Amino acid sequence: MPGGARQAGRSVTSRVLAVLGAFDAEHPRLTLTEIARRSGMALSTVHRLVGELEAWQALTRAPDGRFHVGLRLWELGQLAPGPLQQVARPWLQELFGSTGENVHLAVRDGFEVLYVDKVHGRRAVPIVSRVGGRLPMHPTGVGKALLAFEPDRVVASYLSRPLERPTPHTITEPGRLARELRQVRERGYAVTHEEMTLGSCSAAAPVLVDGRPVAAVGIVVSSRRAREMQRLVEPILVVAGHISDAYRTALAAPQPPQ
Amino acid sequence: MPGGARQAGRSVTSRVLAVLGAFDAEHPRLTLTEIARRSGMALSTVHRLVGELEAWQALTRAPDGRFHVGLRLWELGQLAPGPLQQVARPWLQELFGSTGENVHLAVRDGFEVLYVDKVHGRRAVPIVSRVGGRLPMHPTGVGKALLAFEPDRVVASYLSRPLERPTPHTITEPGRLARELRQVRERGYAVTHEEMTLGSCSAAAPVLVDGRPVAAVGIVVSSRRAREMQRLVEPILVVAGHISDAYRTALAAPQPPQ
DNA sequence: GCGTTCACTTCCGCTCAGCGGAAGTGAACG
DNA sequence: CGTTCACTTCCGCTGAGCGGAAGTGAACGC
Repeated sequence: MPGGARQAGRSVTSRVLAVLGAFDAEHPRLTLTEIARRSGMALSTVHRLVGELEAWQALTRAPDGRFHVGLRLWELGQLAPGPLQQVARPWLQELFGSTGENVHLAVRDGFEVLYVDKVHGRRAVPIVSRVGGRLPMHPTGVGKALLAFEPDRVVASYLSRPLERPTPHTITEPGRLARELRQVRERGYAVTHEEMTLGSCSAAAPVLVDGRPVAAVGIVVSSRRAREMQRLVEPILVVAGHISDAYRTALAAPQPPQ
Repeated sequence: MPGGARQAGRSVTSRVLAVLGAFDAEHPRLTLTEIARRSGMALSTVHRLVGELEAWQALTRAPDGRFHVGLRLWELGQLAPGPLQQVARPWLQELFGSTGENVHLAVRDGFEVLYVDKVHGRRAVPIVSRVGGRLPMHPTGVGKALLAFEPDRVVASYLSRPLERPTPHTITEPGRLARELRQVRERGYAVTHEEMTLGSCSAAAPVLVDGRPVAAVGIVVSSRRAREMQRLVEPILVVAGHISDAYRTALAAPQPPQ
């Protein structure tokens, strides 16, 4: 019965997006059959959609036959973050230069941190953040720094959900985490001790604009060097303050005409 | 006549992509009506498509009612460039650190350079490249560095097309440009003198893998400081060589299992 | 307060673009 | 040579999609 068994009520747009959604950090390269399986669609449907996406360069087919996200989407994505990354980058560079440590910048998206930039050198580091990647808030320095300065209802909402436990050191009891967040707020910066990854500690400070946390700057170091963390706090705070100023200025600037 | 006047032979996928294609660096924020106009579709069609794209966070609606590219596309885009940016970034940092100049990395895409990374400080510089942006090859340092090492048929093809002339100094005569590219190839690096932007000069070197130019590293300085360019060439060449090695190593590494 | 303009937002009859099972193709393997 | 795998192509059927038209809400000027 050709033409039968149509999946009810599903738009083409949602299907196109499901194809794109099949790709993630764990699955950056996929065969047609894998895309079909991951998106839950018939192979021939996927074949049609992927053909058009490839023509537009949203997806690119490598010589081995696998598809990956194409440059066109990367270009388009560069329009997304607004001025934050641009204004923060030079300060991240300075923090990298003055501390010698790898530096990252994250924002809150829902109940996760989303890493929007990273300045790193050639030294191997125990850093699990990936630009464009997401991690939970409560075990990460930047996550704590962001969460601590959110309104109480956001914090309460976050604490009302089950908290995952990446390591045995992760703080998952709501009461204890709430106390931790209050301390972060009082101090102005956050630290973690093997809460996200065994062998890693971090320090982070929020980028505040009008008292609201719009981003956080963080540094991750190996636990073997945990005692060095205290010297990192001040430079992090200084840079976070500079980014706040620069971002506030950028937000207040007149929008480009169009 | 409801249901009439359907635009013939146009797929939904192509329409979705046309909506996304309406956004560019000059038009990063658009109203629904502007998207409709730029994509050449009826307002109600665009309304439907944009609704779904917004739900998926491919587009985000700002408080002023305008749409911009959403974080989800930015995240997806981070999967695109492969290892090049990752392996190059630390070396770009070093070049920035050792020269004090802003540094960018570009690849060839068709007959344009596409900027894939940039390391910049707080000093204002006459640099027109934007990460995710495109420029013509012949008036840019990185463009020349890339083009000079392409096979002859690519060079011939590039030279057979009309060459734009951003400044009076731009080399647009095919013969003259061909000679310039031969010199670039012999020297191993490229320079420009106010060919892309009045007031700006650049130096750039290709990142070669198996003799093929996979990227180029460049620095742009103000023409007032053009005499300093000669001191920049050696560090650029060194870094380009390091990136070549690192990228070759990354390409040769076993692919992550999936 | 009223009329006008602008930017959507909703509605719905009509139809063709899209679906997906089935058949076909090509490459690799034993 | 047969089997398996990963597509690629085909085509009858139908409901998702189209877009003009109508409706809504906000802003503005008189």
